[in-house]
Amino acid sequence: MKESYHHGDLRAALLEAGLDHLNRHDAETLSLRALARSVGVSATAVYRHFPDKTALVAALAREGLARLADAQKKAAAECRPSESAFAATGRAYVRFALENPALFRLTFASAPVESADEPTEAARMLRENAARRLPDGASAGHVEAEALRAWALVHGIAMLMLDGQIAADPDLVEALIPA
Amino acid sequence: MKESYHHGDLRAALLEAGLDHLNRHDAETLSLRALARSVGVSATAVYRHFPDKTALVAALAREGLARLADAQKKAAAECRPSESAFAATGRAYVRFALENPALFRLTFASAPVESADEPTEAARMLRENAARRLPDGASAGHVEAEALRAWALVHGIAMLMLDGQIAADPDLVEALIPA
DNA sequence: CGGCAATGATAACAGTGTCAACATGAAAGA
DNA sequence: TCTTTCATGTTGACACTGTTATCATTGCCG
Repeated sequence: MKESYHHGDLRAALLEAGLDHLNRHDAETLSLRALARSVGVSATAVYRHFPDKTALVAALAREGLARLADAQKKAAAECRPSESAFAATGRAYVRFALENPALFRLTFASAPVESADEPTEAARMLRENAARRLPDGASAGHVEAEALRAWALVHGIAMLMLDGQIAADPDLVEALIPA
Repeated sequence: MKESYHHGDLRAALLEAGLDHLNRHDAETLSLRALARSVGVSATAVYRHFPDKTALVAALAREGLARLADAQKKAAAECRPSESAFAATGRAYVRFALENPALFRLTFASAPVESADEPTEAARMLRENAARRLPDGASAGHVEAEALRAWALVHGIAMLMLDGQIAADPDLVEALIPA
């Protein structure tokens, strides 16, 4: 298994190293050179796969978003019919943030989640659940507002906990996200 | 008005320059050297007033927090008795974030707001308003949870708008923060 | 007036993102 | 099979950053 001049799949290796870094350190200490070093490649090789640092960060953000969506979908699927799927996905959102603080931050500090034309799977689920909480025949505007409020609530809880403003306590998460 | 060797009040000048920078650019581009340059002083003079960059940033965060509290207090004072003071302070919170995006972010990304022993003025107001929304004799825990939910809601709205996840539209703010 | 502490300046170091120029090698065309 | 091409890596350099050690100036206090 000789070290060959060409890496094979440097792009994927860099992203993996980036995610690995975010598991243990925060996003500000993420350095292209360090990433390249950890993968065993020169600093500038990165530029064959990403135009600049923000592009690499954006790719990490996409991965973070995908993982968050996965966590939510899984939570909704595993939730017993006796409890609200809405609350379950909301709690999963906060739990993901607490378990992946750096990645979560980077995901949202980076780029808009929803490309305006094509709504995300997660966004669709969100609206459905919001509609279910309102009286039948609620206007689309009301549904949208309810959905955004729910999103903002869990996002705010996550952020305030990550920033140390309120205790990052799973029990508190339960208490704050109503069934 | 000769340029003297000693500056007079370099610390204040640096903070002012920092706030000025945050008015037009984001926090990642905030550089000690650039700040020093803009004030007309050598790069290392900063270290006579702040042990390191994070200390300067923390000072900026304190200022940001104070301004946010001011904006909220003013909003509560100017709010007509016909409308909820709670909603008014919440909307002021989001408005402040939209008007001072970089400062707002830095304020919360930096250090915990509330030193656990001594509750902030803003925190006290928050709890009062939360209690007013609950039936009389609600438990302290319920009041606390209601207060945190309200904070998280406005904080989430602010963050999602700053991150471009939802439209940074003042009308939407009105719609999302219930009276 | 003399000295001291506060406050400044210079020089240097390690580290960063990024560009230009050059090197390698895998795959495609002859 | 030989050759050429082009994606991929490398080296070297530049401007910038935070930070430290060392030296310079000066306002204030006795």
